[in-house]
Amino acid sequence: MSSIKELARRCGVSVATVSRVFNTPEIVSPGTRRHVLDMAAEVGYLPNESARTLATKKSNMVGLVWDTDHRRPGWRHPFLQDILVALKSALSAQGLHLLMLAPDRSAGPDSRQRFLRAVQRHSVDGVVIIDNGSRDPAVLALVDAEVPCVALDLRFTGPTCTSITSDNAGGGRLAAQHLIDRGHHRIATITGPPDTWPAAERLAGFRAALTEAGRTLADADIASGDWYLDSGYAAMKRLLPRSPTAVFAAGDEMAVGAMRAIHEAGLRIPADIAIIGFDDIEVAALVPPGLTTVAQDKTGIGTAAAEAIVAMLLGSPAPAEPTTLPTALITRGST
Amino acid sequence: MSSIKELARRCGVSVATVSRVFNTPEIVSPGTRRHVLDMAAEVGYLPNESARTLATKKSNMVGLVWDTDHRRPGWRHPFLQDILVALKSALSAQGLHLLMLAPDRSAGPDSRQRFLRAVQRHSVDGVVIIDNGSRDPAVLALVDAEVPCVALDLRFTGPTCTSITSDNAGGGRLAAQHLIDRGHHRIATITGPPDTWPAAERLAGFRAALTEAGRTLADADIASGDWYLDSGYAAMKRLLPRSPTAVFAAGDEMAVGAMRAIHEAGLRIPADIAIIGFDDIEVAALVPPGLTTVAQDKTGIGTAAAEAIVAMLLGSPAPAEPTTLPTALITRGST
DNA sequence: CGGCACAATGTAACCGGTTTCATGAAACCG
DNA sequence: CGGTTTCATGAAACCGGTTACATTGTGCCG
Repeated sequence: MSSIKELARRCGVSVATVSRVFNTPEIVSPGTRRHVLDMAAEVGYLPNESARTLATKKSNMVGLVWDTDHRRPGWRHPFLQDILVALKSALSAQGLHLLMLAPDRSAGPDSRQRFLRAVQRHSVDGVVIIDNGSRDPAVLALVDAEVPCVALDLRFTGPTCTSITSDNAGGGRLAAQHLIDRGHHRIATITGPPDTWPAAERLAGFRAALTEAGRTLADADIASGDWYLDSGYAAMKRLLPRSPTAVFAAGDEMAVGAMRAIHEAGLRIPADIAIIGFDDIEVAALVPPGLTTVAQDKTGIGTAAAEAIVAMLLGSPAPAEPTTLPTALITRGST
Repeated sequence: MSSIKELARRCGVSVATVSRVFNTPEIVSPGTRRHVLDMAAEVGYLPNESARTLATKKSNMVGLVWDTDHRRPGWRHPFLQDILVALKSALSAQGLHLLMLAPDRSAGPDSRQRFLRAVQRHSVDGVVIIDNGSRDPAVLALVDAEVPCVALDLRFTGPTCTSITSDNAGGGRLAAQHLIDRGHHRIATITGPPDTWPAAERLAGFRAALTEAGRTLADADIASGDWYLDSGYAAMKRLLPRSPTAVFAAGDEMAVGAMRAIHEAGLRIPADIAIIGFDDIEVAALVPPGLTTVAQDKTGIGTAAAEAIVAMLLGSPAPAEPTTLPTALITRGST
């Protein structure tokens, strides 16, 4: 692998000129430019990114902060893959690489610095944060250090930090309106962890739409889960004694768990109980009779995250308000 | 952020000594070592990885080659996320970062060099390849260039290249044996793309077990799909006229599609047709009556890939034979 | 006590780029 | 035609580490 010096020598020019050919081609004469480019292709010259990063402090890498340590409540969710693929594709299109950061252990495995240190050591240009609402101090350290951040489904604010989210409140309204339209009166809901932003928003939207329609949502008609299937099953068991005719589960996984509880109780969907979920993960379409749900635009989220980080890297200020993507009602057999 | 020079100055030692404190601590006297470490903690010194990479040509980064470009048949599969999480966790535990490589576009978007160039520019130590059996020439370029490679479900050989796979043939046998045990005689199968290694192995194992049991698998009882749901549906439609009593679908997604076709034909599962899948993705447990399937150890695959690449980075030769992980029969309602 | 091995440290070259500043030649101006 | 811009390029410092080699000060040996 030839270096810039080697290439410069073969072209009979200085390294500065070669460097210019690749970085500011407009200021080098067409003749030399051609010559250098041809020779570069011939010898297979590739600029060394480490050297470039060292000199410029820009790495063309976006960090992904996603703590998959099994001791921590790292977020695993079936739709993350869709987001990740979209994110990676959109970044690739800009020539940016996505670095899945290993937490830095030099200050201890639980250090508040574990992400920040990794980011700084690698001169990562910005980060995308996938977290489950746990407000990990190590994530906050990034915000405090003013690393350009884009958080998914997490409300962070700071001069260099913005977030991307679905219109959770609007989705909650969509769900409520749909159940109202279907003529339901005894309506219950299974929410996510109450202290997480998406869960709170979905519930707020849902409740607001019910209120506007002149109904109220009793506390006893609210059960909460942890997004995952088993918690939906358990929550539904708690709700069954209230004999609702319709349930809004704030996540599809929980909805599927709830459906199981409903079946086990000998009730039919949607005849005895209608159910609507949120997310539109793959199983929603597959589990009979098909789960009506509020779809999130997963690809849109990934793409928006990429756009947001790219904009910040180009110098735009971080939008103070979250970028909100529309949700859509997908009607299937469960309502 | 302080540099090594700064730290050396404050400690009253040379940069070489500081460097040794972090790289070969055993050859520096305990006194200075302590002093340097204390001072490093005090000023928040972090070694710059780009500089280190530049000097050593080791980056502590493993590349992930996974072409998600929508124009290409990049592999998307529900279980990839599990593999990815396991891979990332296992690498993180070794202090290695996972770099999702953006294809290098400097030689054109379809260049055979697009991954290799990215790998070389970033001095990536090794790569993990996720591909769908398409034998992309750009992937082969990595093998040819003798980059340390670990391929998932892809049979590559080379002095620096090994692969990780489930025991697909064994899994195929498991499926056949299970159907035989259940007393089925009219058995059909839906395979993956015939030119892919996992599909071929699963079919081979399946057929072998049938043969050993004194049965044959007629060509007309074999339909192939592309792993995804719709193709399973279509394949099953083709098989229905053969009125099989049991079907082995070489992937769960296709199995779910097949189940749909079976239902639409007014047949019951498992009473009229039993079906067994492969993979054990999340939906398998959720789609009624529960899909019996041959489970792959997704976490094991990710972990094994990490171990394999780590071993190669430490100097071990690439195992010529693939690392094969056991599969397991998961019995549910569909058989 | 001279010579030697060894442990601890320093000096300086090097990794491969970017960028500031200087330089020389050509173009432009009155 | 002399002086000033402008353009293309080169020289050299710099980014922040690693490491081969040189240097120094011990302790040990015969």
